Amino acid sequence: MTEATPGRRGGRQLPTADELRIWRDFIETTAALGSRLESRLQSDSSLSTGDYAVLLALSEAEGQAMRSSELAAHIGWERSRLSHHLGRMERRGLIRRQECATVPRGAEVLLTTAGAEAFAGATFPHLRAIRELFVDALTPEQIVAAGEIAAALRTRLDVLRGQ
Amino acid sequence: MTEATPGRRGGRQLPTADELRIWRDFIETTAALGSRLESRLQSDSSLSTGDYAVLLALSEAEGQAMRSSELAAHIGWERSRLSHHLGRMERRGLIRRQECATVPRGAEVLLTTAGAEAFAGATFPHLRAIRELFVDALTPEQIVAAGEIAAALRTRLDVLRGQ
DNA sequence: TTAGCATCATTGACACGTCAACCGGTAGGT
DNA sequence: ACCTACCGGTTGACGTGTCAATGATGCTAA
Repeated sequence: MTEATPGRRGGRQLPTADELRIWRDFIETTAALGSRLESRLQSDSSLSTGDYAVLLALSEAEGQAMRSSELAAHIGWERSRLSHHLGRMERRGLIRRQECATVPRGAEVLLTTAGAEAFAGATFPHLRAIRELFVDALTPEQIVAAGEIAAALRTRLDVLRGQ
Repeated sequence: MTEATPGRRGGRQLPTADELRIWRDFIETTAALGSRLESRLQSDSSLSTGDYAVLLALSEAEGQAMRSSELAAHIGWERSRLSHHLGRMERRGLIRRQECATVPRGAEVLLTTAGAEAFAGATFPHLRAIRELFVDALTPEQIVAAGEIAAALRTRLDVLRGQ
């Protein structure tokens, strides 16, 4: 197996033209899918996917409240991103923040009634949009394959963490 | 085939728990893949993927120049987004804008020398990152499947255009 | 002729994300 | 006691994206 017969996949530096075309289709289409879901959620409920992730986590939490850094870890956000987002959500009355009784320096994030209502109203249309735009677009085999592809990509991202 | 044996996929309103788990893995992982590529490109070349898309299109254009709305159509952006982005790229000296000689009201976008150099320096590391993070993460069969999944999702997005 | 009307592009307001700096408080080592 | 280092959280600056409104200019029909 030499350079002239590139059967070993590590022997190449760059993607082939076919691989590159698939890469572009894949990354652009998944990005477009994400923004379509975003805009469906927005028009159905005036929430962003970020709002939805926060409200989902708080809804499932005991007491419908979480410490800020727990919440950040739970939804996989940086603390700074969460802090900015909570500021915007607090202005819209979806959540409240108060000092944490148990942990010094801790901030407790509370779901408000308005936030719970907004989340309840958003859930059904959001799940329906996921079905229409993702589940119904693919065969059952493709859905399984999508899961495997996501797992493989995630593994690779973790292996090359920090690069 | 009844509600109790849901073989017809249109008979359901909402995704199953398995479908939902795959959806989340898929959309979050592809988003993370996109941001990793973005940050690799940024540290390798001080360009964003938006910059790269603009510079790629201009590099391949005759005379390394395009009309603004042609460029927007070519890379699939809204004109307003492109206008904002070109403003930032112009401040950094990557492109220039001038009135178009042939089309009234048209703006011609020109690649500058600095822009061409930045693009040339970014290409190799960017393609290498695509290989490392996407091509090398998947088996050849998975790459084909990814292409088919992207095509199916794109078709669905087009069918439901505007929703 | 001129009153609309579409088209090309820009602008402003705002939401969102990252990065780096910062603040206040606790804990450890000397 | 004091210095330092970390930890939880916030803030500011800036790049990026969308939407709606605004010029600026040509086309068309009363």
